[in-house]
Amino acid sequence: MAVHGCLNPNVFDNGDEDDTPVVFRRSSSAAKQSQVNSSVKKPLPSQRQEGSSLQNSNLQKGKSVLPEKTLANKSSTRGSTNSISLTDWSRSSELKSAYGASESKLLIKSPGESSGDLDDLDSDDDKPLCARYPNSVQKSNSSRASKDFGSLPPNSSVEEKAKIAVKKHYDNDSEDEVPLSAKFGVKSGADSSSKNLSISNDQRPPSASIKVGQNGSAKRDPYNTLSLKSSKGLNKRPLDDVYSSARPSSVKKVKPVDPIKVKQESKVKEEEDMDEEDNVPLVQRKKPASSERPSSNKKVTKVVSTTKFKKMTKKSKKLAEDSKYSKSMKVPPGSGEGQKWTTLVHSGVIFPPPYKPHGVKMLYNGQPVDLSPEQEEVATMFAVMKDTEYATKQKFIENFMGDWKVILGRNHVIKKFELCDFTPIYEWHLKEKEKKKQMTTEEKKALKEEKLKQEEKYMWAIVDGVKEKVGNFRVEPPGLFRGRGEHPKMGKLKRRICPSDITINIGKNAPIPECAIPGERWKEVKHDNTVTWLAFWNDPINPKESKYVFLAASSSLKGQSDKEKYEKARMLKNYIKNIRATYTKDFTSKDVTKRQISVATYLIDKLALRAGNEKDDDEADTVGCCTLKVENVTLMPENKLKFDFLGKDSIRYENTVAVEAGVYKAVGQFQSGKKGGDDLFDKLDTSKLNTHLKELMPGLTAKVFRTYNASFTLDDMLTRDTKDDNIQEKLKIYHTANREVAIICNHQRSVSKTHDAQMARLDDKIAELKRGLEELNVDLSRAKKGKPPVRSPDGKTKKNMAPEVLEKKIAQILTKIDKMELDRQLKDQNKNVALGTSKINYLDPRITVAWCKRREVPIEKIFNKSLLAKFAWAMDVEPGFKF
DNA sequence: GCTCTGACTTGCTGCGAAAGCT
DNA sequence: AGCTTTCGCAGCAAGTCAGAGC
Repeated sequence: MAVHGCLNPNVFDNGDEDDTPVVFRRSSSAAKQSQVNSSVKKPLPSQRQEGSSLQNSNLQKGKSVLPEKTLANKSSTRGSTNSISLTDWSRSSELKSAYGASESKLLIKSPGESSGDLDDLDSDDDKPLCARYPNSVQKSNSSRASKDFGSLPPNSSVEEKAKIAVKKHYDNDSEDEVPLSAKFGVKSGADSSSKNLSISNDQRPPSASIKVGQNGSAKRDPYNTLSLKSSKGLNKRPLDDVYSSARPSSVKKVKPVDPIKVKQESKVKEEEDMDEEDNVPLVQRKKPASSERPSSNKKVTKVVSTTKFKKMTKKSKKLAEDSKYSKSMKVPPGSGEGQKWTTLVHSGVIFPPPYKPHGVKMLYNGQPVDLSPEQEEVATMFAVMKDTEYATKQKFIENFMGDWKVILGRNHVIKKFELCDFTPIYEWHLKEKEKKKQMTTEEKKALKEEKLKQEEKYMWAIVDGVKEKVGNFRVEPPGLFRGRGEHPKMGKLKRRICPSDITINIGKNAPIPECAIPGERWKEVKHDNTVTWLAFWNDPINPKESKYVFLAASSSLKGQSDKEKYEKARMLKNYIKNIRATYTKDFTSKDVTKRQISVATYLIDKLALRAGNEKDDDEADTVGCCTLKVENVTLMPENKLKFDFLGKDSIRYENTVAVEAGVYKAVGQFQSGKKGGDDLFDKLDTSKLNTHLKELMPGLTAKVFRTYNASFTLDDMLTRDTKDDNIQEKLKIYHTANREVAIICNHQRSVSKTHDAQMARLDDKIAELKRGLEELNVDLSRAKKGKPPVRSPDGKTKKNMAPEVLEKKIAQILTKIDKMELDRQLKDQNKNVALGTSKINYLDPRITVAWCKRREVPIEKIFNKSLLAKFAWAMDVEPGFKF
């Protein structure tokens, strides 16, 4: 019997970190602490609108649907990847340019193509990376907080120039007249020189017959942006058009431009821009605004657009052109306000299979009990978690029992958890697992194919005529909620989601997805093109929250937003000096709110702390910067602060850092007269903080600092001179940088259960090698005297070897021991550091790609298939790219 | 100016497949 | 070949942030 049990929904409804300053980074020991217990989203209008209009126009021209044949063709290209390594980059560029043009004609005719805000930002490459941290990470203990604000990077004249440019930028900043956002808008719009930087990167195939592009297949050639073969037979979504105005619009082949020349041009332009910047430094400018904040916020925004327009009229004709696409910071892609797509077709979501009762009886008070399929389903949920830590937690058990009892009914024999014995079901589960494991390869393959066949249609959406991969098209199956840390709702039943729970979002003229469960229908069908979700349902655990179905990370919609995120972070580097000057000044402000804002900003900047939103009582008790409690920060001697709190995911953040005297003093003041559980920043919340940050830089929010600091650190560490002859050495450098970032961001993982055993095994191996080495040394000295080797420990006689041979062997073993000891050390160091998170979310992939190009490291040594797909937009970056 | 909530990003874990090792 | 370790990825929890509504 299959149970499709959609329980009454009501029944259960009740219910880091920072930038380069090594001084501030968590010590390894801090990093070792593991769990205690257990936007760019809306892109900067000017940016978004650019990309979007491009994208949209593409779609408008090119929307149509890929013939079956083409799709089939496409599938056949799956897996044909990874053949391009670094050495192939140039070739791939040629291929791209050869193919790009024809498709540009086909799909890209938007005037937006020639505007280049996003890419203009790229042209900042030669700007001062961060004049103020010349060697911040190199000198492992040079604090970013220390007074090297503004000190120059030790090398290039380009940087020198850039620094001057930035200095000018700040010095001339008369913001009273022209708000920052105007500057921003103008700047990005004006700086069109970078356009020339890019080589044609249009990888789309020349097939005029192709109507629907595809984007985001994890299985397709990850180099789709680079490689011809990957795109054979299908249109990749014009991703690059979305971002890069850099590409000449309709030319077949583009001659690479002299980057130096371009840089010079861009520099001149930049300086022109700066000349036009206002005179009043940010610090001064901020005064009036902050005193009347936050109500003034809206006003400011309004002023921004008008002044911005004025400014733009002063600029070149080019600018005026661009302004067409950036005139309203609010108008995003496509034609309408906030529009994300024009046409959207998809197949909805797939539901987990109905529950199949197994009939295995659990015991209650030693006696087998009959359970209905519904009751058995929930019992099984608990039984399979029997050997997890959850099953031992009181709260988990309590919540589970609470919800299970509702299903058991009042008169059921089962009353007390202590009398329940789930072992029979658990054993059944183990057997099932074993059975599955024992299946032959063919059986497994067949099963996999069957699953794929069922899911294929749900895996793709057609967004504006381009086939895109859908992310999480599977509805979450019922189960017991596994909240992290001491989550008050852990163990509660996550009931089965039915079609009537699900709201579908789809294009107006698209066929409404068929509801897979007979007799049921969707809760609602919407046609909202201002959002990117394809479907959502309310989280059964917390009904006021929603679970969304989005496109996959490799989709251009996501890629676009990703790039915008990094552009915003890059922009921060132009403002950071001033921002730091501002907050440093405010450490001693008489206005407590101002002082709290300045200290919080300092902590977010220096320690990469998260913003720290308020949380409800029915969530785990974790904090971020704004919600730090008095007890989370301890004043230590020598101006040191000791932080100890549970952050996101209940991961412990433990770090003792030297801070500036002003911060130290201010924290003491914030603490005085308060109890341990009181808010350290009682005058502050994330909203106030972000409002303030936006006054310093358009679009700036707390989380931008994390991205900035992470990417800046990587860029900085990879830019240093190194003697890396072989690929292993190069990779080691990359991983070291990656690790540094992970530590800064407090990205931890739980230590593998077998870690100690693995270490012990490595120790054994090393000891074994060392024993062998000793023996060889003995044999060598004997051989030199013409004596035969000693017997091996097991009594066997060894053959005579010449001293030269023995010396060679010894050298080999020594190398092996060195390598093993290093591996052991790294493994131990990284046992609780998660490197993946920063790579996926914080490190601008262009830094990595550019470094790979410069150092001739195959990109696939760093990015796996999904990252290659996710970062397709970054693959064309110039080797000289600087964050 | 505050709360609520919608939309989206970030982040860790666990499982299965692939790769590495003996 | 069989076992161990690593890797990739799906899954889904838990953040951030903006804007509507009061």
